[in-house]
Amino acid sequence: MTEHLRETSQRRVILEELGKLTSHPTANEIYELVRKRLPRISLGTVYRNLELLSQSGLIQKLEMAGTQKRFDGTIGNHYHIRCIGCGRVDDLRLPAMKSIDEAAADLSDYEILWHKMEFGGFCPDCITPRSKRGEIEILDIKKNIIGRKD
Amino acid sequence: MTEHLRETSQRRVILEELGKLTSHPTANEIYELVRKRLPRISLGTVYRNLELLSQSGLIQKLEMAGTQKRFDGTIGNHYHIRCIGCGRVDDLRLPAMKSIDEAAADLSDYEILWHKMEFGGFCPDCITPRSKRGEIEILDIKKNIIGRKD
DNA sequence: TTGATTGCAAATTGTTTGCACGCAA
DNA sequence: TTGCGTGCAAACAATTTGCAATCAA
Repeated sequence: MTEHLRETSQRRVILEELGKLTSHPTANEIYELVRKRLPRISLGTVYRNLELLSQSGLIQKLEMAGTQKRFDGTIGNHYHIRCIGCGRVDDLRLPAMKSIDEAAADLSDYEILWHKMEFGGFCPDCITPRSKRGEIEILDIKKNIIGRKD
Repeated sequence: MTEHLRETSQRRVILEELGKLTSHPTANEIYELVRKRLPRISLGTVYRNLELLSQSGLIQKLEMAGTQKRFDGTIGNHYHIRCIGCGRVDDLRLPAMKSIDEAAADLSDYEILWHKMEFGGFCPDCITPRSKRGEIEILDIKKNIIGRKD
């Protein structure tokens, strides 16, 4: 496995930019940010580093709802909340509940190691404008309650 | 939006095959099953129907960890558990807790509509063989606790 | 009859990889 | 000096889409 990561400028700037954010950007968003400081960096390098950094525990890779992966500069157990309106993802300051794992273990034959939870709803910026647009958005909401959306 | 879905043989067979399973197949797995009965069906049709069916609430689209979407023939609130060993996904018979949404709402500015939860661990088939293989698997587990894996 | 649905193939999107060169240790 | 890391471009995998033909209502 990975021995030790070298400190390259690309790696450092990726970590720095990610550390500045409280949001959970996609690989491409990180690429755009880093590119302002290192114009010659490639998207492939960003992907490779995000993967390595999350493997070594320095950042967190989120692969919950939605098609794109997102990355989290802060590690540790916490839940996430995604805005149905604009797609942004925030941390939820609800501490992860280990007892849930035990409750789940009692109900299944699995050896349970972790759980993750994601909430969906409208962020402050999207609550008002959305609800004014009517019909179509209502359907979107229903879609999200019943099934899942994108 | 969708008025009413016509009953085509493709649609019906997709629903039937999905209804037979307790697992949560990927679009491609469904395609392979349906193809046995309708050899000329195309993968695109399967994708289009899974999307429409989940929008109309007849099935459920799962987009949690991992890169591929999976589909669930049974609707209603329940959680899922994914095997780290073989990737299979089962239902967990733990009823969805609405109170969690309220607890989360108190902690954020979001208007919260739903939450979903996924558990990770080893299924009965993977517990023993996995733990015997040692080292590499241990790293995999750590990876899953700290960050996330694939 | 007519618009929803299909099969097919091409296009998109997000991500990964091979390779030769460059640079941290 | 070594072999990890990089930029670049091509390859991939999953999913979506345009289009003309087909079929359910």
